[in-house]
Amino acid sequence: MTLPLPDMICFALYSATHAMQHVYKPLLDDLGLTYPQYLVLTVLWAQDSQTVGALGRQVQLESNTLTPLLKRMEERGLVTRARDGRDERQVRITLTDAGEALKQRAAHIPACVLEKSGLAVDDLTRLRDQITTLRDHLRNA
Amino acid sequence: MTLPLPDMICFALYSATHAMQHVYKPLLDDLGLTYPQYLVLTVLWAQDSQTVGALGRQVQLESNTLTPLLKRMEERGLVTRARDGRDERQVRITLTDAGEALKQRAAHIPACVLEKSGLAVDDLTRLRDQITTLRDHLRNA
DNA sequence: TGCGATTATATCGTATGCGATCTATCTACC
DNA sequence: GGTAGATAGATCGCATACGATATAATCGCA
Repeated sequence: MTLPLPDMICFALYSATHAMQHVYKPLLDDLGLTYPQYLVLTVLWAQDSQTVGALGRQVQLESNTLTPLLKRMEERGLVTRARDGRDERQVRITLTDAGEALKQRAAHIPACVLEKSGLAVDDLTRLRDQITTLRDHLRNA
Repeated sequence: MTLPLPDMICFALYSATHAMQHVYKPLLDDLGLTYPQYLVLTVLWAQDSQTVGALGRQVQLESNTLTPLLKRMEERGLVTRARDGRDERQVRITLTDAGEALKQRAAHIPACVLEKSGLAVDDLTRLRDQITTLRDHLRNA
């Protein structure tokens, strides 16, 4: 049993993810952000000052990916990285004013992407929930 | 307007793609393949001896990604790379016996992934088509 | 027929992802 | 209170992705 590529759900996800990032690219270039950096900022905009581990659980990345990424964000002056006083093992990531300010400049992005998706909000929401369900099944399998 | 991460369709795709690759990982490790290498082989198993460009159009990757990937596959003895006699610009990728033989050893993978997805074939097919539709909208936007 | 434009790969630089391993810190339990 | 085990990040190595650019071969058209 060897499925052709267009029939494979994994390839649908794979290629759709790339197409999505391609849509985000020009929008994020304006802000000097990469896509995973934007995901991290999204988490911090909702709740500032989180540990590397807490960020990782939300964006689903580990320290091997996050540490260099966060260092680059620190170099760009978007966040600060500081060991937690109570538990020196933890590193707390906090938005700078510049990082906080990007929230406004990124506010138009969701509407842009929605429009380019060519789908109605309801359809997109339903699709998102199905994809999330699939993801959770795969994770627990 | 700043959506929380779990509400973002882009993140659903992003994290589901990673979860999917995580499921494939142990299956592909047995064959000594990476995920994109497996995608390329899938294309070649359906139709052998294709140019880099033709492969790229199907797996949605360009020569900057494919050339090094195909060189690694050549080093492992899975494919050969040879300039086309009629058009010396083109490089034709052809399965070796070892590359062809992997088709059998990979035959069980689709069923494994289907099982771990926790969904019925019909649901998965419907979901795949919706994701593909979204991808095509994004691409043409 | 010759030469600029086009096409097919290749190369380079940067940023992910991720398995494996290392280090520093903390916690439990004796 | 001291040490084994657990925990949080960091580091390393390798393989993608991809924009920008380079190079070689082919094509189109005056």
